Amino acid sequence: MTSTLKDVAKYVGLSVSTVSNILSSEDSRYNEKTKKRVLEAAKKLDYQPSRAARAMKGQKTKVLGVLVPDLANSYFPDIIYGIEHEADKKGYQVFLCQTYFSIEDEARKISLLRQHRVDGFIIFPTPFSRYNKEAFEKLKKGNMPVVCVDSKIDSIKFDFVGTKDYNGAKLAVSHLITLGHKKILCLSFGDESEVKHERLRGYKDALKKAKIKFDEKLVIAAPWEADAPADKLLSLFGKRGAPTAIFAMSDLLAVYAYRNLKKSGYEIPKNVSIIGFGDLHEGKYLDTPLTTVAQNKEDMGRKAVELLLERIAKPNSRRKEILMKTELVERGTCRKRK
Amino acid sequence: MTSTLKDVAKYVGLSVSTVSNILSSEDSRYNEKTKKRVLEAAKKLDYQPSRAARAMKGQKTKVLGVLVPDLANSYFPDIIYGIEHEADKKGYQVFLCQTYFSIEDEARKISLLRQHRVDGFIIFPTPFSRYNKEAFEKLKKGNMPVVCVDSKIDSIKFDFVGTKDYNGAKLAVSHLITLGHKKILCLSFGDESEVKHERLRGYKDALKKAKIKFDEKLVIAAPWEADAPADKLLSLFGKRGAPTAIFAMSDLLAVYAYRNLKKSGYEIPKNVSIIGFGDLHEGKYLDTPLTTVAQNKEDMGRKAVELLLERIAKPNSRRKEILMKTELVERGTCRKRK
DNA sequence: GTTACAATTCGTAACGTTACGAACATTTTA
DNA sequence: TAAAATGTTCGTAACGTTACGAATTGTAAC
Repeated sequence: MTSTLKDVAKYVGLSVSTVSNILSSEDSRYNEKTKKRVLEAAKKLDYQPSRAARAMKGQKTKVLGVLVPDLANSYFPDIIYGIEHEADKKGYQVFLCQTYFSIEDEARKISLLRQHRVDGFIIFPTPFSRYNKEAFEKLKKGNMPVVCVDSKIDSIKFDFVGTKDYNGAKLAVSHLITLGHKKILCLSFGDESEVKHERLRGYKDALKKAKIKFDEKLVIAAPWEADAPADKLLSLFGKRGAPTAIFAMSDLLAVYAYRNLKKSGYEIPKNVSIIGFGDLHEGKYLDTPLTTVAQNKEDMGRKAVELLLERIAKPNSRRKEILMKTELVERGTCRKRK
Repeated sequence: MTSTLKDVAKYVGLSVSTVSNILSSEDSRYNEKTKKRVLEAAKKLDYQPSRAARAMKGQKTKVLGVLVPDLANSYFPDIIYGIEHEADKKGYQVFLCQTYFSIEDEARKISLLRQHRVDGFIIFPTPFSRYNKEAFEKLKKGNMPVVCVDSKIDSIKFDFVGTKDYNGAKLAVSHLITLGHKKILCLSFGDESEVKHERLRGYKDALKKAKIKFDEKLVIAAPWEADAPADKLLSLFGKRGAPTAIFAMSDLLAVYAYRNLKKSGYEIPKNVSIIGFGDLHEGKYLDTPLTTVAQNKEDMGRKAVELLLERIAKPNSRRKEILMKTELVERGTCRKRK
């Protein structure tokens, strides 16, 4: 198939080690003419170094394993863009795997990536990752460099890149309050993640700051699926004292509200204002584009790689955590309350 | 780091080859008790076979390289889903790379994947791939198994999985005609791909079948970017004899028309009917969900893998080509002409 | 107690690469 | 011209695996 060092060496009549040195190590004390001859031969024979052989020799593969739940959610490709480019800049490649929110897949992919001897992991845990503790503990025990993004894995201390969820939520809700809204529905995640708690805390504190009393009934946990029935949500509207605005913990949830409300005849933002969290394509391309709280996803990816490479360089340095800033992106779904 | 066969062998007091055979080759004439002991030791020491070493030994890596322009376009994740699952079923892994529509990236990623000695390639060529001929010719010359998806690379004969573009376009336009439309705008791709020509042919033939005269002025080539100015498009509407329907060659183009038309005060589908091609999320989640022509993307991915594995098994069998069926998906953007 | 035979286990070589120090060739210096 | 210095190239070993046939052990038959 592909030619090897041996082939090239034979072709130019030099030893394998000479060819290797010229081609790979820049070490060179070699004769210019020889160098040129070797380079040309390599090109002519279409020589491609074997990563496998290199990996076996040295320790490092220069490959980073990235574990993502699901590429169909546009959130991930955006971050991956940052990951890839930063990795690339530093001479690393990315081996991308999807877990599809399944524990088995997650464990299997981790194992696979380990078999490929990746130099480190960037992992986006799912709500189910906690049930995969064994796999993660093995990584920890093997001293494998790992950076978690978005959420942590209980009790296992990996480096972390997350979002200033508290600040972001506060920002969003304060925006709604500034616009005159007092009854603000909080569309919350269904699980019990740290992300959820932080965003809820931000919601509450924004209310408190404006001296609006927190009403438990105004926090409802939505199902994950985008097309689940919305009875519960809709039942809150259309009566006296109904919410005039919605703070959704994610853009997907916001879109869910937007669609169902519109379908029931409400106008956005005339009747109800909506603000999301995340700045996904799904919200950007609504007929009335979604106002939302954005984090810089490309940057997030870059930061994750930076952290990982630091960890690879110094496996025993102290744990680091980066929280990304959030920013209000005003589009069309919020309006002053009349 | 990770333990090797040698570690396990030492641990159980057996030879490396024995351990290897027990762990990997199912060959086994080994004593049950020994087997058990080895399995347990492997587990205990968290042994993970080195893919690199395996790859060096045998020839096959059981890894498939997949080259995709851009994961941010939801079309690709859907196909990749099929690719991954089919590959998985057959014991292969997928090494996914993005080219970001850049020739350099494409060439670089191909080279990288070759260095990893992938057993074969699934490639989604871009309009620019034609300028990368050298890279593809090398693959061809090296007899590397390759399947192209969506479009071909001029003159280089790889296996191919595509779409029945002619039929799909005809289906779409006939649908519009059935609804009473006679002036049907064709929003075409800007490049000169086979896909474009086939869809155009379908458009024309649907008109011909209904005895509607083809009007060259009703075919306009849109720019690729979703937010380019739409003057040209809009100038066609709002006057006597304006089109009453649009056939867009892709959902992205359809969304482009939808948004701009709406922004200018047209109602969809009341004033203008729109049909797209591709069935992307981007259209599904419009306020008025897009009527479109769909192909089964998961299946497409699976077929690509099937073809590739056949090619790997029989490198010199005759070239194959699969065209996926299309299907009309009626949603909200088409209506009977009044 | 040999011999045959089966049941187990082992040793070796090879895959492609690179780091290391040794070897050879050429030029400079004394 | 011999010794030293420099310039250029080479050989070896090792990384972790597996296929192959050889070696060892145990068991049954005579």
